[in-house]
Amino acid sequence: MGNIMLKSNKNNKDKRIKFGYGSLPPGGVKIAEALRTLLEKKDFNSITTAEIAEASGVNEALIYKYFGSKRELLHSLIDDFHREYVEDMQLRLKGIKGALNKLRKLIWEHINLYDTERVYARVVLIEARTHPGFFESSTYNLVREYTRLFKDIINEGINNGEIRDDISVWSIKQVILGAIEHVCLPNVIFSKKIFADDLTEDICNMIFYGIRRKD
Amino acid sequence: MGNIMLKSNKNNKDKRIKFGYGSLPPGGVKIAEALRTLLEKKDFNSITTAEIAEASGVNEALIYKYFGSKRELLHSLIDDFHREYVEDMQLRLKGIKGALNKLRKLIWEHINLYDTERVYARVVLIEARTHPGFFESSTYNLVREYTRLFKDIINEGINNGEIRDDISVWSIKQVILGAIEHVCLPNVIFSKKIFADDLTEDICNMIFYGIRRKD
Amino acid sequence: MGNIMLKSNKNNKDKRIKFGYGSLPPGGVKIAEALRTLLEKKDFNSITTAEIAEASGVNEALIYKYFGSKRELLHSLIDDFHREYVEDMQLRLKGIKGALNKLRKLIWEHINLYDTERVYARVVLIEARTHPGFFESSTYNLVREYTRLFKDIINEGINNGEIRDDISVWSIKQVILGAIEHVCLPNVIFSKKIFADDLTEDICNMIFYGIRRKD
Amino acid sequence: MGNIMLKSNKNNKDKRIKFGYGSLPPGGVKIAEALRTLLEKKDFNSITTAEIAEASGVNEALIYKYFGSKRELLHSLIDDFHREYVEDMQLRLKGIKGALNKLRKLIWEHINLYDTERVYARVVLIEARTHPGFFESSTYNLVREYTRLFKDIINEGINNGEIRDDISVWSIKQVILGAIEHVCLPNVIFSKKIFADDLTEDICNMIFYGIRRKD
DNA sequence: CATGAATGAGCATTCATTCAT
DNA sequence: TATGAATGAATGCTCATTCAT
Repeated sequence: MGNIMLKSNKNNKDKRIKFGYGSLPPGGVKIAEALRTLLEKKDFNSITTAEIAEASGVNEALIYKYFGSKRELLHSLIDDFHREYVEDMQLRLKGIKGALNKLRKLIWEHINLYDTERVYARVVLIEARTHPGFFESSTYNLVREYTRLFKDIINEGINNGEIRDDISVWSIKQVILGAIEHVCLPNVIFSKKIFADDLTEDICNMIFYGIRRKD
Repeated sequence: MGNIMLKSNKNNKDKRIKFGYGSLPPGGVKIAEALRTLLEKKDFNSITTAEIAEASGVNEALIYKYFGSKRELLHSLIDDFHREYVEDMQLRLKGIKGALNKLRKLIWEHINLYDTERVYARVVLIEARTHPGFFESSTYNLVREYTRLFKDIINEGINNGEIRDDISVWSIKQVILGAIEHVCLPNVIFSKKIFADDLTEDICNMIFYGIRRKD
Repeated sequence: MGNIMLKSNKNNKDKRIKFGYGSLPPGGVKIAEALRTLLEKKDFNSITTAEIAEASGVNEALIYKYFGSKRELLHSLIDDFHREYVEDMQLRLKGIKGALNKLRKLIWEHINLYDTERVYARVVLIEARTHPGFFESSTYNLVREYTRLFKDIINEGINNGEIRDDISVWSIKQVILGAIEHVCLPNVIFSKKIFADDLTEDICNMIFYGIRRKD
Repeated sequence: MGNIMLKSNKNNKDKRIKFGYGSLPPGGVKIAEALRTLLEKKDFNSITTAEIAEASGVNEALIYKYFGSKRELLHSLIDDFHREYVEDMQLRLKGIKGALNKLRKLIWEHINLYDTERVYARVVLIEARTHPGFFESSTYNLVREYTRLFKDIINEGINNGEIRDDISVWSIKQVILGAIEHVCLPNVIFSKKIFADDLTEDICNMIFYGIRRKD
């Protein structure tokens, strides 16, 4: 398991806008950025539209012009980020040989994401899912798209003999994602560093042993 | 994982209410009990004073007479419970020989508490500390009192040679409490059972190995 | 048909509270009265809660304490008035002999009500029913209770031979109420005097001729 | 009651749109048409400028370029329609002999208008006049122009001895227009068919009897 | 001629809190 | 000890309207 460390992890040195706000007009971008910034300090429910408007220097009504509602703004934020992440991931998996290796890479990236993108992590892990209707949201659809990546690789592993074929793909995916969340959540909540290398090691040790085809 | 169902720790001989509400007048007790019950179903922020008043059958204004504010009522709840718990704990440690054995007992009780007192666990682990000013609250003072128990035992271990003397007491205590929270929090959040026996075993295995004096 | 006349009909000389506001606390009464007054000048939808609060000299929130919502406040107003009216009516019918005579009395009172209680008339005839959900409201239940009065008398007439028995009670009631509304509505909208005597005469002439048993 | 379906009064030789929108640029026409269409389904107050813009496929701001305000757009709609109607009417009266015959024709056309142009009828009868300032509007000026038609014919009748000269022209006009509105309004409100032939008959029977010069 | 962007003022409603009794 | 009455300050959200381009 990862070690506990107390220093905060603000190692973002690049100034690229983390969430790529599609083709929004300036006001829209400012709104999204404002929420993102506010989310670093307090949770979504206690951020008011008035605050978002003030922080972004635009009128409150503009939030509704561009995003429809406060919650849709949140989802828009996550979706944009998520979409970009999933696309990236497909590229980052290129050139990796073997399903288990790909899986390891995927796990590392996932954990690392939680480490480097705290706002995203907290929102996805806590805020979004506590809200009824999350599982009908577009955000959840993106989550499903992402899990397809997992399933594809697991299937690849089953087909080429790396992974045993007597456990359902769904179960394997669930166990992996469950494990990742389980180990990351406390650190996300307590704002502690997550050591992606160590955690990936631990999780792969445990799970790969169980799913690897023995024959 | 182990699956032994632990008996609940309600060994109070009398049928005194769970949280022992000091010397509150009847109205105050009803208010505190009402909040406690409500906390089983929803989080503190979404419980209104009107709800509390209705559930307790008293007037809303009485909450302010007795507790000053909604949040102070919450803290009062936790404090009472906490105080009782700390007192109990001192008794339960009687007759146990060896600092490490006492520590193990303390760890088990702490984990078991999180398992059996979900309301308390959720409030302490999540709600209370997300609020600015928590660290100035009386509740936090009680937390400090509780940690003194830990420190006393650790010191005892150092003095009698069970525990190495080259790690600070504070660090040891931090690691232990951090570990406990770390393993309990996800289960508290996702409302899953916490297996105190197994978790105590795991934590002690890991930590005692590191802190035991090898001489 | 009634004649058209332009002078306004503010002949309320008694200062009794027209709507009897049950046992509401002073604030509640003031709110209800304020809305009633405002309704004399503008329609319900364009009256804001802020206006009601200001007019009644109380806080906006009190509207919600006592009535739950702006619309429920409106319904409460109508209901109270309606209830009183229906009770009154039962008394006023005492001592009248013959179903047709009672019917005539009921028609006259109904028309006269629309003449003397313009706010009530406009709300009931226009505002309330344009709102979806009106037919599920408590107000509509009172309307049904009122129509039972009609039906009872019609039945009485059928039983004692005054009224033919080959038209359904429901149809007769519908025709009468339809006629009353039909003749009163324009005058309510245009704030013109309604001559209850003449209109009652006209309606009874037409309808009684058709429903009277010829045998 | 009669039930002759009256042919619609669309005798415009060209396929020019119903409301002839003066010399408006294309955008203006689209806006006016959009509002007209929307008015068929909901009342003016609950139609938003955003809806109008969307329905007309133009930008919201254009409404203000062309019409100044939402309400002026409404008035512009009515005015255009009204103007055309008054012009038409003058032609339709050609060749009719006798003031009372002309009056009858005018009454029939007016009632028929309310039957065939429901949007116009509802707006003129209900929406426009509930708004303060209606009587200062250009729309009201058109109404006055229209009533001059009435007065001219009444005067003609007085001069040629058809109509008694001891009732003021104004009163006669008022009574006639009042009667028309009186009988049409409920049907407009309840969206029921208006039988122009029958209603014209009834109104003329009643009023002509009273105003005809007995010699 | 037309638009994208932005806004001020207001909306019904909520809620922790206060105060006179 | 307890309460009924009342409220200030928001809250998420809407909409007619303006303005620079």
